[in-house]
Parts: sequence; C-alpha cells; structure tokens
Amino acid sequence: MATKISPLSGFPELLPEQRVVEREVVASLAHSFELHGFTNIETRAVEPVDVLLGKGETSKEVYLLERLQREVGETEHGDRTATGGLGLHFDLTVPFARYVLEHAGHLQFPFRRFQIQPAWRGERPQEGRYRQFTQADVDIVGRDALPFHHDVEVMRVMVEALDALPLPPLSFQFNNRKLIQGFYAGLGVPDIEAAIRVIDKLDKLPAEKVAELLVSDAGATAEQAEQCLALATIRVADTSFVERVRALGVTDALLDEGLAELAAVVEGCSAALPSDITIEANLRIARGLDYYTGTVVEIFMSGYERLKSVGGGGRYDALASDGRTTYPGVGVSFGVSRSLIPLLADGVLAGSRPVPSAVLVAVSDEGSRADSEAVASSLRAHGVPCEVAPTAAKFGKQIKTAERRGIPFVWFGPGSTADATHQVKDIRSGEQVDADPTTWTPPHEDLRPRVVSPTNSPATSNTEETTK
RNA sequence: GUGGGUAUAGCUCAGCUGGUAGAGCGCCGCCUCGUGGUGGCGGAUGUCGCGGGUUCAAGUCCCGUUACUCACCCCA
Repeated sequence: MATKISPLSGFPELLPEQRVVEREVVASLAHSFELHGFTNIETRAVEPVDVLLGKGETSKEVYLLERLQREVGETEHGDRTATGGLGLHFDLTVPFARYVLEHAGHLQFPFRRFQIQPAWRGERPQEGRYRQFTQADVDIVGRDALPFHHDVEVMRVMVEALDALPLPPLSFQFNNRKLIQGFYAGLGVPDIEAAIRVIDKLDKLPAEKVAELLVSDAGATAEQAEQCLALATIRVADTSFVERVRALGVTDALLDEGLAELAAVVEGCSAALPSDITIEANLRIARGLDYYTGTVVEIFMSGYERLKSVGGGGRYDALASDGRTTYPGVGVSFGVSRSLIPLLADGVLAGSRPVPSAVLVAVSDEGSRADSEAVASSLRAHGVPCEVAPTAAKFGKQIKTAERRGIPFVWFGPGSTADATHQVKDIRSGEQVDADPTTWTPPHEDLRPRVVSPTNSPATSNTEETTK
C-alpha cells in the first residue's frame, strides 16, 4: 500500500539544477570565510530544551524530539521542557554559545568560526520563511573581552563574502545599540528598553502612532518622542550621521561611544572593494533581540524587500557565560534559504545544468561499451566529469539524451566516426572536432555546473544599473 | 494560532444550468535503418485530494476532512 506522497509545507526541497546554485553559494561563502581565517564547525542538530529556551527567544516554535520507543521512566508529555528534553535548534547562535562553553578549554580566543547549517522553526511558512532553512553564520568570540575592531572585521568579511555571490544588490544597514541607548539616556527617556522596542516598529506603524507609543509605553514626553523619531529618520551612506546626531543637541558618553563605533563600521565596510553592496548607517535599525549591546546590522536584498532582512546580526557582550567567564561575541548571519529559494522560484538564478557531467561518451553498440568506458576513464583522469551513454541507441537519440541532461559535449570514439578518430561535439553549436581523450578539456565555464541568470528580471537588471 | 483561496495528465490549466474527462507544453514512436534541435503525422498517461450525502446520474451540488497556498503575527 503506497503512502500518499505530497509536499510538506515549509520543508523545501530543491531539484538537482537548483541544488547546483545552493551548493555553489555555500562553497563560495565557505571560501570567503576561510580566506579570512575563519574555521568551520558543525554543531549537532539538537540541544537540550532549557538551552534553547534560555536566551530570551522563548517565542520560537521549537520542534521537540520524541522517540517512538520510549525508555523506562520517560513521561509522555508535559515536563519534557523542564527535564532535559531535546529540541531542534532554531538558529546557529544558541548552539554556538553552548559549544563555546562546552569546549572553551580546547579553543583559542578570539575564536573565529563560521557555520552553515539548517535550522528549524515551527512557524507558519511563507515565501522566504521556512520550517527548515539553511543559514550561514560567521562570528568572532573572545574570552572576557573582545576588542571593537572585530566588529568592523566580521562585518567586512560578510560584505566581501556576499559581494562574491551572484545575488541582486544588497544593502547593509548598520546601527549601534550604544548610540540609541546613549541618546535616549542623554535625552532622559525613562524606559530605554521599551523605547527601543517601540522604535523597532517604525516600518509597520506610522510615525505619529510610534510617537504615541513612546509616550505611553516608554514614558517619554512629547518632545522626547519627537527627538527619538528625529534620530530614527537619519539614514546616510557615509559618516555624516555623526553631525546630524550632534545637531539634535543630546550629549552622553555612551552616545559618543556609539557614534564612534558606528562611524568606524560604516567606514570600514565602505572601504571594501568596489561592489554592488550598499553600506548605510540607518539609525532606526534596532533589532528586537535584547542581547545585542553594540553594533547591529540588517541586510536587505534589492527587489526582495518583501522578504524583510535576508541577514542580520551584531554585537553581544554576553554571548555565553559560565558564571565566572563571559564570552563576548560579534557576528552576522545570512539566510541562505531565505534569499536563494525565492530567487530560484523567480528564475533569477538557476544552475547551468542538473548534472556534473561535461561530456556524454557515446556508445556504438553494447559490444564496444568497454571502449567508451575507457574514453571516460581518460577524461576523468585529468578531471573532466563525464558519463557513458546509458544505451547504444541511435546517435541522434544519444545526443538528445545529452541535451536533456544539459551535458554540453558528446564524445564519439573511433568506432563511431567516419575516419576512425576520436571526436568531440559541442551540441550547442554543432561543431565537431578531433580530440585526444587523454588531454582534451572543455572550456573552463563548461567544466562544472555553474550559476546562471536565465531571466532578465528587475532584480538582475538592477545589478547592471547600480554598477558604477 | 486567526481569516481567505485552491485541489482534474509529468507541468500549466480548461471543464457552463449535474449526463461515465479535455487543451497546450513535455514525453514516446514514425517520416529520416547510426549525428539531435525546425516541420509533419501518430501514440501513451488520470482512483478529477480523501470520506460521506443528495440524485436515475456528481469532476460539477451539499457536509466533513486533509494537504497546499496567500494574508495577519514573527523572524534567517
């Protein structure tokens, strides 16, 4: 009795041609991170529930693990949360914090690592929001202290890593928690935390409504609310925000520190290579998560603003703590699934072919299959991915087989050609030439499947326009 | 979790006021007896999501259910 097969909402699966894109992107990210000396780790898929729920983000819909065969003493429901039940991690930061504590004795600090793994959240799926998704995190964590220059460094690494990807133009929007907190403190806003949460709603609520909430929730005066909004509307692509903030007339030591840090981050990231990536100071960026203590960033993708951020992160002075030692960290995360799956669905990105083979070696008749296998071995010996035709069908059919699989070349051995030579045919152009199986190699761009942009969507044409 | 929409061939979908299922694309074959793509001709494929009800008769109407999907909420 066959079980009914149907898609599972929120658990996307890619076809081979799309998977080419994801693999290419992941490989490129890993390469970029490694260029900067970040080491890779992979943490287990599960964490104890109390670890998962410890870090403020209690609203996450954690998937709990349950075995079909329960062990003696295990209860059916209810106290799993309290008694060390297991759950799938919902991000890579919480497992990383746990990993740092667990292995602190074996790590060198500052510890620089990247992690590209799936995470799971039981929330309602939507475009760009899945129940299983892959993200790429890069972080630096120190013991007791982590100098500020690492904030600049890690953000720059992500700018460079994303700049190397074939994505629509991205925008990194930075802010600094010290700047906001210092400003609010200097201004005399009674409940700074509440004020930050309210300001974070600026893109959903109109300014007047936010001003009202600042008064009602954060205890601000109307004048203070106005000043908070004035701060939040500052958004510039250089360090001129410093003067604009000063012009608001608030003075505070923490504010000064935040201004200096944000300026350093904006300057440091802008100094990276020429690119399609926009760097901005956007003083309304707050990030709801309350463990951020300094630099904060959100990343947006041109043409895909509806996805909200495709990445984000920042500084957390207490990423992890074992009671005696505190481990501050700074890092940023990029949503691989969130950004790639919509781009694949829209045809903005695609794989050049669904199979690795660059060559299909034709088979004249089943009696000579070994000859074809030998040709394939010669090609593989110098790194040309290839496969042998599945049947000794008519050559026209074998060529069609190659075409359907996106394989650009068909190889004909001596037994198949009029003058008994080895020949290779580019089935796109139809050109067929003599070739030596021990040395022939396809053009570099045909050697491996690669990422292509099949449609001229708004997102990709923006790429051309914004290139200076 | 709340509200809306949808469910028919591998894919995209049509199928009116009920009368035992269709198109395009794709696929296979032939025209062309070992070098594809264009063209022509021919062919195969469906428990019409699932369960129940009304009816002489249900893809179509009613009820239920499941899945998918969109919006709200929240985030990568």
